[in-house]
Amino acid sequence: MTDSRTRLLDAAEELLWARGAGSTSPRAVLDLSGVGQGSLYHHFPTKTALARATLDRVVTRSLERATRDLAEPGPALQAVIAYLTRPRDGVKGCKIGRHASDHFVMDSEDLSEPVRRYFLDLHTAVRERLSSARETGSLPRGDVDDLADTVLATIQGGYVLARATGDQQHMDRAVRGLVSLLR
Amino acid sequence: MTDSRTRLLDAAEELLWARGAGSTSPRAVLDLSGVGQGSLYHHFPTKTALARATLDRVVTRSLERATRDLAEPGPALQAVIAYLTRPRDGVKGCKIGRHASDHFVMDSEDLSEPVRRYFLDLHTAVRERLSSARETGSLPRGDVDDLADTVLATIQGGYVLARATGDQQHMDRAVRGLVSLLR
DNA sequence: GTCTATATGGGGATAGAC
DNA sequence: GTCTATCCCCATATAGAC
Repeated sequence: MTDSRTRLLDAAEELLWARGAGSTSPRAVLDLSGVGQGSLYHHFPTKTALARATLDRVVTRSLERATRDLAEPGPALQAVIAYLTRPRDGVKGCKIGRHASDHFVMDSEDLSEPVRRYFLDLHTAVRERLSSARETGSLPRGDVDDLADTVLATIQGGYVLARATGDQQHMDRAVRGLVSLLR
Repeated sequence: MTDSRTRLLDAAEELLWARGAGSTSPRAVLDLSGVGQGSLYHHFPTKTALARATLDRVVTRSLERATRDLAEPGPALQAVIAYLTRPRDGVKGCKIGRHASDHFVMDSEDLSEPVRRYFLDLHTAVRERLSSARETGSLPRGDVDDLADTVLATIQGGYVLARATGDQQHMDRAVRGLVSLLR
């Protein structure tokens, strides 16, 4: 059986994704993980400490996956488009971006740090690849720093639209629209 | 002096914007509005009723402003770009989009309805104007339904990036990148 | 319509035994 | 390391007087 610490992190990740950090009670994490009260406070002294460990794990994994996707061999613009069009469940939302409007996360220096780092690192990774595309002349127009944020914003905004309307279509359309402009 | 009901709505709007509905207590609304406990529950039977009235008011105002901006005389693409580049405080976030990740709002049929309506109506308004641009040949490429969501997603994603990084620049860049592709 | 007083439940821990 | 018991505070109202 998995150890308590890991089961706590797995449960917390699930709940932070579904309800956000502010609205997730330690009790809910206990119930979902099947771990006892004493264990939680043994491994994580506070709710904030648990949230921080959970965010660190998800940010690390997400950045690894994104940088891997963006480093795919082949034409640079093609790699960016592949990253952009990767299947995403818009209605469930972004495991990291959703915290941007959670005051429990953003009002804490400790908790907002991994969120900020995620987007800054992602911006750099996308911009690098767009720069390569620019060099080979395959990128239509616009500053690569600007376009990197347009790519990230389309994904994050796609999540917002899909969640707000309850309809994945709006995220798919947003991405398709940007791809048609990029090609 | 303004009547209690209006002062309650003004205070609630401010707090829902800054902290979201789930994290805003009736008590906080009382304190900010300066109104007494009895008054709140006289005008609004529950926290949900107060949130609904607040959302309705902000959605109505926002849609009025957006449709007015999008209906500006002159070239259609120019009106869409003007709407896209209108000054927005990214770090404060979108008064409506922020609720897409608030489970108190989205788990309630009553509260999610105005949020959904906002984005659906906005989508229609942007698409209409993009269709006009397409007819005059000023729109480069891509399906207008797709591009309408790309426009909305760039704005909403811009808010997410600005809040997550604490830096307005990321929102400005995202918008500028899209504008450079649209022209 | 507005006030103060009171009630109930859950959130976020702490204590101390095993 | 893990368990059960307990604690205090605040969120969300409800009651009834003025």
